[in-house]
Amino acid sequence: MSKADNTRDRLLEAARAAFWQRGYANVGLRDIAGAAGADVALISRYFGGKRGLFAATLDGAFHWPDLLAADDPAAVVVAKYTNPDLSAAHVSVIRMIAANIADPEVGDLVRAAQKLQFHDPMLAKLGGPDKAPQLALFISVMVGADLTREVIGLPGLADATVYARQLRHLLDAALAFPG
Amino acid sequence: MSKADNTRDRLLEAARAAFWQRGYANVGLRDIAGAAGADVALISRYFGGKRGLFAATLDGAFHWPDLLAADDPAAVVVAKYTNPDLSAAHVSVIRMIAANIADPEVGDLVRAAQKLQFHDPMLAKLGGPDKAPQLALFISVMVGADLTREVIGLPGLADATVYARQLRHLLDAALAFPG
DNA sequence: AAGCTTTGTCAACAACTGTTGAATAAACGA
DNA sequence: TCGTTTATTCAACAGTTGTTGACAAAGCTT
Repeated sequence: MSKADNTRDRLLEAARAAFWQRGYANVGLRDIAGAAGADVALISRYFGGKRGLFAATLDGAFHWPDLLAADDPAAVVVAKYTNPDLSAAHVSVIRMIAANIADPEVGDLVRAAQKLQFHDPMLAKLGGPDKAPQLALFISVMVGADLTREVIGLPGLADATVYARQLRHLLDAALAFPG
Repeated sequence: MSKADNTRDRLLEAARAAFWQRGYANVGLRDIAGAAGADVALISRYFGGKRGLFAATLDGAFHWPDLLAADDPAAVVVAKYTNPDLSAAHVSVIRMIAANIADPEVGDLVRAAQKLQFHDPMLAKLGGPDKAPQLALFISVMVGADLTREVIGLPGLADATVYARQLRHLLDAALAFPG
């Protein structure tokens, strides 16, 4: 790894933390550069600009091989969303979606990455286009539950052990949609 | 209504359209003033500033008397979310949540308004704090389904008649959570 | 060490941000 | 019509935004 890759990675990591937490429009390039201990001008050099930097934070953001390989997808989702380590460590992908999906500047990037990295592979796993309604419900539960719990903070989802059962309940219902 | 109230209302309506669609951070006061055909300075005078203007757009945003009075809440939600007129007319509340809930400047305003105007009255209607897990799931389905359909745009939720059944299916499951 | 590429620093840019106060115009009551 | 309150316009403010290009430092090859 060259020296440039080193500060490039620091910039990328700082950008991910900031963009995913506060949203694209609420983050200035000087915030990111300061957090990474680098100069602002390097962002334009390495990533071509703010938009390019954001796009780089989306590489592999929706990649979830364990889920694609699982016999019981709902169990994998429940296990990840109720893992206390991960939720504190880095901002959840769901929060990133919430913070950026409505942004006119980068919303389409998020949609495209989600479709390419997550939706389409999952659809293939579930058995093709016929399962699109079930998959859409499955995703809508993932988004709705995590967003309501982590970002909105509804008290009815606060208890972790109950939340695991709640999530399981709704994910099962999603996959069981008759069509 | 005095003349001041007239332009005040035009500013408020323009602000709602812009803030709810593109998010607080992506809207400049000159955008709003221009759309309302008024001067920028009037915003600070009438609403005390940008934040005050946004807060004003939240008055009654989550007010939903039909739902609070209904025997079958799920049916009311389905009817509203599949009404083709409304969805085109004004931006949905769900999109407003998505566009602003992660904003450090106004996210707390959105959370507070939701709790006061929607969550707490609904909890009382459902029978008190014991029903918090079911209500939280109900809300998470409303948020997840509408967000996934309207903002993310998943193809599996595109068909309106199927979507009505999908929504009904998940809302029923939410209220049927054993606890 | 000389030459060359890579990496980083610095200052400045034009555009835009929300907000303010003074000046102007309109509306209204006496 | 005068005087007063209300409504609106205008210009300017200090700060921040993303981006650029010139320059310097460091690393590496020959």
